[in-house]
Amino acid sequence: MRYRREDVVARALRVLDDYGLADLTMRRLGTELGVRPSALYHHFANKQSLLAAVADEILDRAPWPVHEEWEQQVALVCSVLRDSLLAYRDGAEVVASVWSFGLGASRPYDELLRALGKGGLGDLAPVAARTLLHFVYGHAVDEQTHLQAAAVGAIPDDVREESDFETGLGLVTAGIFLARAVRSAE
Amino acid sequence: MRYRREDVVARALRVLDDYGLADLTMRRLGTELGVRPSALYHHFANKQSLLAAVADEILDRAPWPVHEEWEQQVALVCSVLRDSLLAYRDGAEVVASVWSFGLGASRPYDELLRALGKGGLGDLAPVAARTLLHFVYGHAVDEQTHLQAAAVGAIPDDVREESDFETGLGLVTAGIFLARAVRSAE
DNA sequence: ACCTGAACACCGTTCAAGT
DNA sequence: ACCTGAACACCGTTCAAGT
Repeated sequence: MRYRREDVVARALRVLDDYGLADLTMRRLGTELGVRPSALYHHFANKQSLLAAVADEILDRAPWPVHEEWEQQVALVCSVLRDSLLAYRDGAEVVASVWSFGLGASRPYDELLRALGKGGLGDLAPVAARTLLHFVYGHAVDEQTHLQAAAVGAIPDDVREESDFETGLGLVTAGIFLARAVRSAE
Repeated sequence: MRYRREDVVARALRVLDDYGLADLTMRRLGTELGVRPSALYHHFANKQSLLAAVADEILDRAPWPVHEEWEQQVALVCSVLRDSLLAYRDGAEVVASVWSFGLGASRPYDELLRALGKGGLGDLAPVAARTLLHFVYGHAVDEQTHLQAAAVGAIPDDVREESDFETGLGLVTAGIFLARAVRSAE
């Protein structure tokens, strides 16, 4: 009945996926592990750190792409990220907030930065990367929220036809690719 | 000592701005009004409804622009929205989550939809509007979070040079304007 | 190193009852 | 219509003490 940090993270991710973020409490997780809530503070300084580890675990399991044309690499990273977020209940919200608070979840940013750097975006790369992340996180949180609301029946199961993710992503990447073309023409 | 719904909303907005979202609790708000927490449930069904009203109040106070070229109108709506979110502590998070949960805060979406419709975006308008909102909300939440963290001293007061909001917005709008041009050329 | 026991200072929400 | 009083079922976190 003794756990290591990684055991706790794995269990937390299961609780998240099974019951949602609202039910991922220190007390609930303790119960799930057969341990007092205070025991968790031996492994994590606080709940935020736990959530940061959960976010990183989600991202570590993602099949990050390689060896592509940089434009495709950018789009692929975004798609892989989205799929990873949607693979766990409330995954988008957890990862987005950990990243926003600067507590971790930096892998997607790094991936985008590399791809954009390869494309010669120069000092525009950081803004472009963050803009892409804002879109992906925002879209994924929205989609996951509505899926959840529809599942509970709180909302008329709207058939937002087959996800407009690719369309929206296309708009953002078009702007970025255009900026690069303009920049290299100067 | 008797309040109407709007009095409660106004006070809630003040508590939010003065102490932040984490301290905007039903109990705290009750104390602030000199009233038991249970009294608030006469005015609002639950805390989410209260927050929805607060979000709408923030947006109602915004100076929504009119009479511009549609491209400028789109950019202006985004800038006005951003300023409104940053005008109150944790304003971005409150408005973004209310909108995401479908409980209100729909004014910005309506404004963008109208401007984009004027521009002839056709059935691309809804995706474009949501994409813009994802950017604005994501960027504002980020900025507000980092401002807060820097104020508390939790983070090295990073001088993210004069906000890259306009640059990022430029990337997204460029993609949208390009899509419209391509579409009208077909 | 990892956990228990017990406490502290909170939450949102409900509901009968008051004026 | 608006509020009180009292309760229910929870939170995150700390800390001395155990093994």
